Amino acid sequence: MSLREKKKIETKNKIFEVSGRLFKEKGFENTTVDEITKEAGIAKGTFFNYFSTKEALLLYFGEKKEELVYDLIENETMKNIPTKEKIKNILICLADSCEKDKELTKLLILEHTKCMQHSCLGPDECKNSLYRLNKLVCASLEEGVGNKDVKNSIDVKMVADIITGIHLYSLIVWLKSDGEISFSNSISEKIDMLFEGIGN
Amino acid sequence: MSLREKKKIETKNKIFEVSGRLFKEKGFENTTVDEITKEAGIAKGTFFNYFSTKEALLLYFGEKKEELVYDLIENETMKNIPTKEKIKNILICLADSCEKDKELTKLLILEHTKCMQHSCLGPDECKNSLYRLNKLVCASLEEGVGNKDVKNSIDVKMVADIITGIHLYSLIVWLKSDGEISFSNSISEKIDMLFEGIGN
DNA sequence: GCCAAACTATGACTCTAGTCATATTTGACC
DNA sequence: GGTCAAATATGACTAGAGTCATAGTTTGGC
Repeated sequence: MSLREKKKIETKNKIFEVSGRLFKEKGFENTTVDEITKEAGIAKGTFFNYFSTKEALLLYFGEKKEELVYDLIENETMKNIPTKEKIKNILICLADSCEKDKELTKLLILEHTKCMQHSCLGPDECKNSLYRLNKLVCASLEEGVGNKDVKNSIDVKMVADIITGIHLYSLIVWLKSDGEISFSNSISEKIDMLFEGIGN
Repeated sequence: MSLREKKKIETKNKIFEVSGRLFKEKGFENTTVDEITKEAGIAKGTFFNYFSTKEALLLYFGEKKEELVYDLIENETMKNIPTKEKIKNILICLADSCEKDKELTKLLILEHTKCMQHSCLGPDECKNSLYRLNKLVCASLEEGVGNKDVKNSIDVKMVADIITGIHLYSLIVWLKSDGEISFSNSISEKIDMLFEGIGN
């Protein structure tokens, strides 16, 4: 690795480390780019060589976090268990990860909502957590249709959208709550309802 | 009405009217508060006497729009029709309203997501569209349980959350799409699935 | 080791939302 | 119609994100 590359990684890590500390101490909104750069010993302009906006830094935190969760989730999808359980497990993995850092989750869900809309990225480059979840659920459902776990009359993509919606809104409700609700529990029951239907 | 009150209403309307025009011309982001106030013939500070932030003005546009939809929706809830149809109609009303101004909808959904999280407002003051929808759906479901349209084993609030989630995510998907998808159609099918269940 | 090109860092500058002390207007009371 | 307090308007000012022309560094070829 060249000196240049080494320095680049070092600087990016420095920004990451310093900002992580500052965000924890004073929150994202209350931390200025000026502070981050001063603490990191770099010029303000340099920050923007690494992250195009302050929000991009936030998304980078999100990516780092998601790397971990999606390893776990990937594992779940391998298992040979009923489709309903599999989907529940996927959602519970995600929920657990969200529960570990409520503040970050709160900030990220906004960015993801923004990003979802601007169709800035095509399906494949989009690292967006919602989009990724949607695709995984879709795959599990398709498998479920094959297994006869799931009615074969359904439109798989549509059901994946329903489930993603359940996740998203449950997340929002949980974020709004003052912590007494368990995110993962509420999700699980909702999936049962969807599988069994609510009509008489 | 006193002169003071009259002027206040006049100024607020002027801001509303001018900003509406400018937002349409150049978009929300590209319109500055300075421009609005100059066009409206007021000082910059005055703007903030009427709207605490630029986003608050956006929410005001949302309120005005929602006044209209919720009148229609209120109407739907009065009707004596099967619960599933009633809920579909509510969602379709909302979807139609969103389809009328995609750009505004896009901006508002972000603000609503923000607002939902900050638990800035308690249940009752919250004018938030998602929250309002949730309450209406909840009421319809309760009625449905009474009618035996809906299983009485279900947790009504939980199902209302599922339906709100379906609405929210369908909205996001539609916003991301380039207009070829119909928002209201996709919603309707999803409600069928929820009532009938997807499991075998 | 020297040079040019490519890459990276820098910080003064711009742009805009939002603040606030001060000035102006209004309304109520005498 | 004069006076005072409350309400409202004003715009210079602040703060913070993001830009960009310039300066400095690294690299690979000679």
